[in-house]
Amino acid sequence: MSPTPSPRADDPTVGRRAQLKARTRRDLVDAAAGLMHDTEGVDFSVEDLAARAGVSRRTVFNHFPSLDDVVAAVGADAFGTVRDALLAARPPEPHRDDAHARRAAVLDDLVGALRRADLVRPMASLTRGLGLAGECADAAVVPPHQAMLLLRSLSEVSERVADDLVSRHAGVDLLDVELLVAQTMSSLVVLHRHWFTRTGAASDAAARGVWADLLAHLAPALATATAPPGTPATEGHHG
Amino acid sequence: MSPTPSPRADDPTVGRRAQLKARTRRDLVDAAAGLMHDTEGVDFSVEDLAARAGVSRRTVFNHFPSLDDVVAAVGADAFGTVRDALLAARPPEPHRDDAHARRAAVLDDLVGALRRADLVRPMASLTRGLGLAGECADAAVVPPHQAMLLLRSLSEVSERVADDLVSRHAGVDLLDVELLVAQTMSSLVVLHRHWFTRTGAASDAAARGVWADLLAHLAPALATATAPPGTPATEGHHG
DNA sequence: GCACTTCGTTGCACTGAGTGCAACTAGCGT
DNA sequence: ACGCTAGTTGCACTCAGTGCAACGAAGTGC
Repeated sequence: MSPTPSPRADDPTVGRRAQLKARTRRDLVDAAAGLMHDTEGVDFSVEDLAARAGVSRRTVFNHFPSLDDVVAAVGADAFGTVRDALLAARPPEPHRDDAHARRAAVLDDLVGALRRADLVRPMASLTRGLGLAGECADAAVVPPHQAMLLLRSLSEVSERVADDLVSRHAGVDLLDVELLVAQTMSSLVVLHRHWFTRTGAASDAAARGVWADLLAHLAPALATATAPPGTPATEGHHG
Repeated sequence: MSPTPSPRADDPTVGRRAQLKARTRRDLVDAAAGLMHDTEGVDFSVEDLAARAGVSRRTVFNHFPSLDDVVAAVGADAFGTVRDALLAARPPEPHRDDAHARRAAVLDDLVGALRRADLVRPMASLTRGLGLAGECADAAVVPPHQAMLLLRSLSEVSERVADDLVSRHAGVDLLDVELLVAQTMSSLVVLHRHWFTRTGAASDAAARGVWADLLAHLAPALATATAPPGTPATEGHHG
């Protein structure tokens, strides 16, 4: 299902040692993703995961402190498309003068990546993988623990995306970028809840349309929270 | 330490039954807060909590599905000052015309509550209660699980605050409010991390000054959005 | 007041997550 | 080849969390 969607495993430290360690870690994440897909939830045991990954039960806890961290890694893997979309686009003009314009440029860069990245697929996958489709499709409510799992998945990529953004936008304040990224990622959780209650976590064209509509709400809200009144920012885009 | 800081336990359904149930729940939350304060972390056992609350071990799980939910309740209790500050202020002028102004009014209301509420005290309390002061004061990094605990505490109050905001601002879009609240609450986690690394979770005047400075980063648009364009806003605070 | 139901609490047994420790083994420098 | 290091494994252990069957007091109808 997720055969290395983002080949970012080319660290300079690729000894035979770290290579094998990364391999077992990937096996674990893939096995967890497969189990989540099969059981439609996080109902599998640690031994199930270890058996499917072909490692010992103890090895699981050598890589992840808890099962939640494994599913967070699965989610982060799925949401890697956001970082891919960000890095795929070439960085905008190198430097601005005032802080407002710099923040607006970062926001533009990030929201652009969110628009270009296919978020419906990982959202649908994670929704089913967390067992939200079967459990509470009628209740239309996301239990707090699953919501936290979703948020942790996004937090995982947030750190990397924040680092990428400060690299792409020279001279921007680190705190501002971190705020922007955190705000955006938590917004995605809210958007996911609405999208889930409206579409039931489907991946068809209608669900994508709903998502695009919801995503259009994101930019104005972020602009309200960050942009000065003189800047049009990313206002007005509406599918 | 936390003798009912917000007496919102006056529901219309106060039979003798629910009253006792609410009492034991409060005992549990208070006991958890006390244990977190004593042990400087979440290192206590369920039996410790049950013993301190004067209830059975099984009763803990009758009220909270897991220990994390207990500490989330403790955090939500501590952050109740935000909702108090929000409800203390009377709502602004009833209605605006365009959506941007409505959003800005909601943000104004929310950030105003954040400024008026004493956030340094609960932040410091929670930081020590989560064991961040002793564990990683030198590492200056917040482990993901504790960060999630902090975020869950804020999420708990977020729902109520969002409901309050839609009540106070008639005609505003529910999605917009939820986005704004989620963005603000996740921002508080980022601000907390910076504040923690700079002050070490102190509660003195210097720590409050740092917090106020960081809070100014949260909504640089607030000053500019509410004030007429041309005001220099709260830009330039640094260090 | 008295039977009857309801609901929160309790005790108990049980599964399973997570940890500490001591091997074992394969990569790695000399 | 040698020692050193680091990832994996098995084992034993603690403890979080669950299901179930009482028990007792609050609520209800008579």
